[in-house]
Amino acid sequence: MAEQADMLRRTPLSRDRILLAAVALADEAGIESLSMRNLAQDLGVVPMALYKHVANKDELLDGMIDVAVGEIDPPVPDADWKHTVRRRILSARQVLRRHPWAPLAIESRNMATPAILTYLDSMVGTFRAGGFSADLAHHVMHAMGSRILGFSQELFDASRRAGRSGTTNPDPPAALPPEVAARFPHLAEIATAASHDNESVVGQGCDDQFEFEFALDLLLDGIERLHQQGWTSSRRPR
Amino acid sequence: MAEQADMLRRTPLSRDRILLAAVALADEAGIESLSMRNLAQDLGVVPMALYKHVANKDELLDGMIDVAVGEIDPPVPDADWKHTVRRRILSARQVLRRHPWAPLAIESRNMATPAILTYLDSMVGTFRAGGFSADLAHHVMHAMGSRILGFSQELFDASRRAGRSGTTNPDPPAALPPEVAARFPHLAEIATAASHDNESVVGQGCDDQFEFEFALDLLLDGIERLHQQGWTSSRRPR
DNA sequence: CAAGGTAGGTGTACGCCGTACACCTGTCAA
DNA sequence: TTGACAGGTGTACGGCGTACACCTACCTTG
Repeated sequence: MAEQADMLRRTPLSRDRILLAAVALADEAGIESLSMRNLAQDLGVVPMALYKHVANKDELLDGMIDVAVGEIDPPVPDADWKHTVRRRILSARQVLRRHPWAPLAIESRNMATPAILTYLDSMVGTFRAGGFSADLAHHVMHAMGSRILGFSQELFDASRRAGRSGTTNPDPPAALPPEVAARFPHLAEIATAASHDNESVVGQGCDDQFEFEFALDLLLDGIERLHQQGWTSSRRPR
Repeated sequence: MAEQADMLRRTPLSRDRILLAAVALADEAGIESLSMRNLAQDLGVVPMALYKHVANKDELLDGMIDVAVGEIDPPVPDADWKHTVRRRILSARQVLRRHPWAPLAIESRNMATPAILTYLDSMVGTFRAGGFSADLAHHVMHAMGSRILGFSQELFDASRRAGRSGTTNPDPPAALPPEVAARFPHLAEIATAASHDNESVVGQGCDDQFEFEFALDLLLDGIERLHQQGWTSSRRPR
């Protein structure tokens, strides 16, 4: 017993151990039970010890999000973009069901965490490899956004949001910072695709209203088609 | 000045006055500044005074959601269901942009508030009046769900969630309680439409996985169509 | 091998939160 | 006139995130 306690104490705290314990606690007891105090207790440590490894609770949440998003299967190489995207998104869904706190956590944060950017970037890459124009890929990502994962919707607002003023930003180009653009080339590409493609719209990287209506009309047109052809769910395989 | 203070004090606190002040505070200062203490101060009153009109903070949030959702325009009578739904949803979007705290608040709560149920019910009514089968309307509501408003996704899970056990509920029919069904007939109708329509699926009111894939494939098919016909956003009106 | 810097766990304390509970006060019915 | 009651007040409690000073065990370097 003393031996076990000793072993536990000897195992040093680390950012990863904290993140994993936090995910486990949120999975099992719900996100509302995830306090620095409860988490520290689970780790057999005093609350302030955590702060040697994570800056604060928000950073802890960001780390947890990255743990969860990192569990999404990598894309399987496939000639067909549609299969690839479909499998990937279904994998993401399974992950988010394993971690019920994750969708809300993702939506409530800035969502510029590395794992999310990686995920989105490789998704854009799949579309591009499938022959999509950067312009279409841009709108498609917006359309997929909140329906499928609950994020990506406001991704390109991040640069705009950085400028604190509530009014329109005086320096509008809103391109990604270069080091970010280098790490995530597909994202960088589509971030500007929609704006410079006709110069009458001088301002922001993308037009929220247009993106929203694009997705809405896409859904509505599909729904209308189903309606017209008398769709019914009885045509299921089994 | 004493006169004004007197007038302010004389105006009695009421649930509506509290709700409106809470919405205003959340709109202007952000939802994270909405504490019972701050809200009470805005109303020139001591924090505990609020509890004579709202049971607790969660109930306050529910009331705020109803205030916001109540601002969505009523449906305009129109022979075309598509126009009706489109206008309604764009109105909802405007409302949610006026109250940026609302989407997250809605998603983080049980979302069985009266205004939300009314909104959803009348939306279903529009589809049904347009000739949709209850079955199709059911799936369509799921597909619209999170993309358009961020809610309705888990609506029909409410009854399932009421049974606390994490495993499958022993009494599966999961129909709406009769008094709810009476108030929201269209919702009641589609809640059971998908389940009893072939009896091989004995259990729950609807199949989450199927709903998700339905929406996903709807999107993907539409996207594929755009892709094949070389869609570009340059075809915009102005 | 001695010295001392440093990484990392500890203890205390502060200000904020939601809210339970006892209390007071003005109004109105009987 | 009385007394019930609706509604605002004051105090207090436990929980939260976390600043800050401390302590301690190890590792580097002469």
